[in-house]
Amino acid sequence: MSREKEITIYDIARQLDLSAATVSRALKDHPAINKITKKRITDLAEKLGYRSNNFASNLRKQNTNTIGVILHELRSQFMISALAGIEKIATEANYDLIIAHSSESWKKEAANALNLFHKRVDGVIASLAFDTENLSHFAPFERKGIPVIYFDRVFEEAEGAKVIINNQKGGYDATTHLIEQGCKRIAHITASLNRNVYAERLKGYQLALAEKGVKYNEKMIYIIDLTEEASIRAAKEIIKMRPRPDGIFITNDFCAAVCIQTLQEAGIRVPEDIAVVGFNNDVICKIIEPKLTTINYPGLEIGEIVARNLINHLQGKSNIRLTNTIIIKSELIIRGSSLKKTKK
Amino acid sequence: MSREKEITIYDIARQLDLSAATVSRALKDHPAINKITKKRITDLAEKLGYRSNNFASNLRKQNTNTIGVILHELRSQFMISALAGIEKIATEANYDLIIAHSSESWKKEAANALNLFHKRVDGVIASLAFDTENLSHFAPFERKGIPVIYFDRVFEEAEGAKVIINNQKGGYDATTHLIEQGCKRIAHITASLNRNVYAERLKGYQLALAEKGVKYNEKMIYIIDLTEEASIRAAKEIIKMRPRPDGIFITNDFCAAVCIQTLQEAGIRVPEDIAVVGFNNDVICKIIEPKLTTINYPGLEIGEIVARNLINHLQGKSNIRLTNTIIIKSELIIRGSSLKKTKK
DNA sequence: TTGTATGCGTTATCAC
DNA sequence: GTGATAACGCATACAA
Repeated sequence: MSREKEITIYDIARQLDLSAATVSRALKDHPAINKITKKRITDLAEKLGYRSNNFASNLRKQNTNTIGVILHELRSQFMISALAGIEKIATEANYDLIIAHSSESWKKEAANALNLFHKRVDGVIASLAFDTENLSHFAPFERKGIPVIYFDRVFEEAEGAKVIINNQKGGYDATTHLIEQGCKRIAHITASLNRNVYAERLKGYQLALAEKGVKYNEKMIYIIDLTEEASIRAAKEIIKMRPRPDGIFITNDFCAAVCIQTLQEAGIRVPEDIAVVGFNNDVICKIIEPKLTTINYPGLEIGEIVARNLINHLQGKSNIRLTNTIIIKSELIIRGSSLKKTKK
Repeated sequence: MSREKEITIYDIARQLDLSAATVSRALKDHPAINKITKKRITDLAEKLGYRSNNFASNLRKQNTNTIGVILHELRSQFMISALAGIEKIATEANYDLIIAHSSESWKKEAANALNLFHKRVDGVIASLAFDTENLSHFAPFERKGIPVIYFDRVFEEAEGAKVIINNQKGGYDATTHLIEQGCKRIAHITASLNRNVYAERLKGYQLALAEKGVKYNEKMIYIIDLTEEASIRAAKEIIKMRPRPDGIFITNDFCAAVCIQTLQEAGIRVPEDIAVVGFNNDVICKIIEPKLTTINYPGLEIGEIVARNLINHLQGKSNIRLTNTIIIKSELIIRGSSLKKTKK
């Protein structure tokens, strides 16, 4: 299929006996253009199937109207929702998105960052990979004054804007709830403590135990990679433990669902023998039986807020360098998997 | 933050007392360049933090190396997997992606198509919205010879390349399996028959019934929008039906999971009283109890194949106008929700 | 309200 | 193996 020639503003200008400048202005809704002229131009543009050339325009304007998004994965409900939120706001503000995901690998994350840098994105939104240990691969953006805003998995102590929930409070609420349900020996299944989200939730767990006078036991902490296999293994270890835990706070709903199944297959009743609380409020919370008590992690809202902040900054309406950290509300959602007391 | 000046090939050329042409060639691994010259150039480029300007390059080269992806939604496992497959292949081939989703609305789909057209994507990958009734909004691509390749939700009878599974066979296999399990009255919960995937699955269902001498009853067909609420409503209607169905083939796993719960809450045993087969092989199949029998719909593979075909076409390695339809293998996966016979 | 002139950064063509 | 030059399509400063 041979490429037909593209229509340019020059073609329109020539046919209408105008200058390209006038055509350009008319197409951009420039105020100082005669209404009639403008109509002639837009009509002809339509008729000829004109489409503006973004590359020429961007080259000239020296900006890209593009935001780069770096995610550690795409498979969780939370991430999809967050992405949907980002996309919604970006689209409304007429920004394009370049989405890159690191598959939980720092190396890929760095490559993606470099790629986005070369693509000259106007700003970056990022959630860090499992094994990312520093932010040096984002330094080029800093140097050029390109804003980077982190969410979900962030370095809380580092410079830079971030949007997060209070993960410590989440862990605290989940654990307190289990204690209030009468649990005395509460295990915690989590993931790499290099990631703020997991480390903070653990802190919340510890804090709740301390506050309620429940002894903390390091043997009750299981650090796994959150895959199905690892979840089954962790559940089996908990089953073997003596005395056996009577409650588990699990940092991820999918993992929690798998654990509940594994417990049930071993003849252990949930919540009667072991109460379970998850994290995220994924759809599977309502599919698993008993339904899963969890901490709501509102992806859509977070995505929208991240994107809105970045875009406001880009448009000079605010400055994210002033608002270092934004904390989004997230609350405990109680369902059957943890209800020992009010069990019918 | 004031924009510092960007380094261009001219800056490098000047400092090295070379021409911009040479610098451009060196940076592009052009063969006819002195190795030493090249090293000097790449070193200095690195040192100065040079980044090539895609817009200038694309403007000059007259192509965008970008593929537009139009999806009807982003929430299903299948779509995410398909997107991951597309992204993998595109990234490997150095194509960017612009992802647009229509939220199941034809209007948004048309707007997205127009937007991608103006962005001058080199090619398009699309899965149609719920209420899309024709492909006229893709006509501009046709006219310009920009390839469009459809997958999942397509118009099977229309012109154009498509990648699909044999949905009719899926419906047939699911239904035959239920009949073989001893079901005599099999209901079918599905969605808008304007969509090929649902219409074809229904055909397969009808075919299986006919072949096995089971009477087809239109009252057993529930056409819903696949939301949680609609699924619950459909399940409740089935519960009230007399004689009550003893098997249900449901066109979507999430919907099937909700139905199973609704049945169980009404005291109906699955699979003993009613056997259930879903469609997609979503993760929830293994979370719901009993585990859900389903038809595997391999998103990752489909995404990869769609993207590979499009890119091969773009690179002139093949021509999708010759291979009209590609059918991907998909098979029945038997789990507990349908096993009446071998029930322990 | 419109036109003129120029430059954005690259790459392709041709010349040497 | 390298250089000079033009062209890609648009937006804007300045002039009229």
